[in-house]
Amino acid sequence: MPRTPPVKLAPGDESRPRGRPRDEGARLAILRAARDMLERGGVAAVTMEGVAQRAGVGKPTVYRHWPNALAVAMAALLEDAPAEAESRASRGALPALRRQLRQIATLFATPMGRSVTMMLASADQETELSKAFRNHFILARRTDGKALLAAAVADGVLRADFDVEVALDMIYGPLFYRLLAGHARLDAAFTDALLDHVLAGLASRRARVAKP
Amino acid sequence: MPRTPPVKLAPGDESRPRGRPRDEGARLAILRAARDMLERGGVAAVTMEGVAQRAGVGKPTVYRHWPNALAVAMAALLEDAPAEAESRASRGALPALRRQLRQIATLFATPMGRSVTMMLASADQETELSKAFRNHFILARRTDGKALLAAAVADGVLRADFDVEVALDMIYGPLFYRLLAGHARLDAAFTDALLDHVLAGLASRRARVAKP
Amino acid sequence: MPRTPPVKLAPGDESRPRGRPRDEGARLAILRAARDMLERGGVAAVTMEGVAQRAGVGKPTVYRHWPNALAVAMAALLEDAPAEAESRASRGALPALRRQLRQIATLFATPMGRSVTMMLASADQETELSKAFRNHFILARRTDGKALLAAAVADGVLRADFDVEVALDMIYGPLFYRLLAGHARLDAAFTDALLDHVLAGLASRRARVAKP
Amino acid sequence: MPRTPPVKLAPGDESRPRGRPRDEGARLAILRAARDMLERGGVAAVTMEGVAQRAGVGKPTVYRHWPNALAVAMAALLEDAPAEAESRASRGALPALRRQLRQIATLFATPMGRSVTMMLASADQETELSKAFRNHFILARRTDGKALLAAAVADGVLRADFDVEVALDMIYGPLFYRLLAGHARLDAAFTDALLDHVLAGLASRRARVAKP
DNA sequence: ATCTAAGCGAGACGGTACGTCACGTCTTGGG
DNA sequence: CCCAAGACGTGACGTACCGTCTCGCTTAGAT
Repeated sequence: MPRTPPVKLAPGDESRPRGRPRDEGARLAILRAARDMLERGGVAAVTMEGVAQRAGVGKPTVYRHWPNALAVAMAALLEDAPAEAESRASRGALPALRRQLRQIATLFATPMGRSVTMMLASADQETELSKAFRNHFILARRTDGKALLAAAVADGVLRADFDVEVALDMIYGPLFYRLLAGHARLDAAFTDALLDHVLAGLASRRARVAKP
Repeated sequence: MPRTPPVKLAPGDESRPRGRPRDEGARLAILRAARDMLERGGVAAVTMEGVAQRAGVGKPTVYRHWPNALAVAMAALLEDAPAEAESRASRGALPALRRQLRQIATLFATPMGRSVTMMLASADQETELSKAFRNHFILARRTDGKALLAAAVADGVLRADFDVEVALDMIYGPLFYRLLAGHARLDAAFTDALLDHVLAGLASRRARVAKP
Repeated sequence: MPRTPPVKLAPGDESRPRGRPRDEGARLAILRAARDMLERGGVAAVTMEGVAQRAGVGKPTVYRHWPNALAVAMAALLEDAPAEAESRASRGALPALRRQLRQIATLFATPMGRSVTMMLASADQETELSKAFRNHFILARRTDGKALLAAAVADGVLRADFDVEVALDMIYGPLFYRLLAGHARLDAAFTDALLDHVLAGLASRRARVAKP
Repeated sequence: MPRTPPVKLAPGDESRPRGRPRDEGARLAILRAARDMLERGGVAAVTMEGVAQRAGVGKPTVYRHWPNALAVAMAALLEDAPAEAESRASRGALPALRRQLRQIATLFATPMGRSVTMMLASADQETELSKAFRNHFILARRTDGKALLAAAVADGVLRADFDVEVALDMIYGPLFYRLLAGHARLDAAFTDALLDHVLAGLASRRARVAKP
């Protein structure tokens, strides 16, 4: 069974596959259909059968690209979200971080937030696609944040003797926590307060953390 | 169709229900079966059909008690977990908090941790049972933690001018975050480091936070 | 299990049953409900559960009176149909027979005709109630017809050397046949033609059979 | 959902159906299983679930071919019964008719007779399959009988001025009548007597009807 | 005036079958 | 060798009734 993942391989090993090549149009139609079904109904609504029919595609074609419905859903979200990095903007690293958190909160407050969470909770841990998905929706943001924290340290705004990984967990973890537990709102006011509290423990003795 | 959840209501409205009363034995058999199936196979293994058969019970009986398989699984975990509160032990509130976090990490590192997370992610938001489940597995612990933080403040170990809710989010959120993202281990070393970092921002000027 | 049929037994063995007597109102309510459900939906619509609910009666009460849904349906029809005998009217036996056939055809052309047929086909052969039902809807009419034929013979309108049972089968059988096969209409024109053909073979040499 | 019945349509509209063709083996296995279950237990024993299991076939496959259990049972009987026409044998049409009636009586006296009757009584009137069933078990025989009557008329054994349809009803109707009412045996002696009585009214003036 | 047996409504119980949905695999003809 | 279409065996879904049972409450004849 070829069952090749859609991940582009190195150009060198393109062994000139014989027969009819995959139809890129089919792949896009599938992803589009999955995206639609995600929006109504959430993850549970993304079924192989429904996707195939709505995409005007045979079921085996879907299976040729992805092994199950969850994978299709994840691929659809991956394809769809551009993941624009938060560049270190005009007034320093920490305001940029603040903006990023607000942005994540806005995204996660939508139904799509719950979908993403559910996919993360459901996904097989070690699949290539699962890793890509986690990377895209969690680690990429986290990596951005890491860079921003490092910049703040370099600027002398934060002290240097803390565990960056733990600090990042303190910053991003509460977002998922509120999403799962639903005990309080997930909005900009919260992310601002959160960031203030986190940074309070990290501030260098020379500097106070600026609030916007 | 009453389809009453087994949740005890207020004692005042006990209007002596008519007809044959529910069979407590059936209820327990169902929950036991669900618990067994949860341990192998996780949430996906808990099917109404399988539970009914394994419990030696008719399918409609299961539906009389819970509306779907997820609810049965949640009820099984709820019934099963004792939720022993972490009492404020001999040497102060913060060591107790530290112990609680380690305990949660131990629990969440098991397959059951992923099951709980998946249930939280999947659950309908406003069901009575969903709320009970979230309350049991998240808020109860959080409430304990809140009391411990308050005690630490009263002892003068922590300062008083921080947002308790946000602090609690910073403490418990990262646990779920690591569980979902899987970017790093979820063990005692982590929870210790986490607590240190959180408390670093909350310590009163008079006291240093004790590390074990 | 007493499970006494509602059939009145001989007065002599009335052993003065102890305890609360059966509620005649419940019995009537059940039959009324069954009658209603028969009219919509036919025999298949008469379910024990539905009857009990619609009659405002407990299921065991229904089972106390009749052993299954078919029995209830049959009892409902039995109770309901008065089975007025066709008396030998003014102008002789054969016109009376002709009227009876028309009347039967009218009844059987309704949905109730199919219900009766289906009950006859489904009924356990040897139940007391089944016999009563068959007797009521088939044999009673047949007995009337037998008397009318005998009268016609006595009048000299029909000859005497034929098998009455076979003749009766020839008269009534085709009604059910058309009902089952549906190959042609079941109306007065048909019953008239049918009777003419039957009587053609039975006419005495002296008399011609009168047509209306 | 095409849910096409297996009835062959006109050859012109064979638009070469796309997709995997129906598995003839599955169809036969289903019908065989249904036939087995009919023999024990009668119509009520033919359940979709049982048929599927016994045929080693998925339930949806059964539903793809037939919409309900009754239809499967009818199809099974249809497939199974050869419906050999009673040819006009050596000694004339009326002896052949007599033989046909005896044969039908023999068939109907078995449990299968009651099954057929019950199916006829239960069937939706206007389904394609219902019509085919009625045609096979009733009208085909009736058509044979019609030809035999016509032959007898041509031979001058019967007179020509009677209503053939009514005569046929008189011949076949009583069989179903006795089956439903159960008031008398359904055997060769009866069918012989019946035929004699019917033909007595139809005999031409020149000829007497021969008895075997 | 109780006692007590049976009927009453309600409704839960273990079952069986229903008819549907989606799964993941396969087998067609055609490009 | 891919494509669409769609049938296949599997298995779970949630529902409808089945016929039995256990409740607490009449009801009314027997004590």
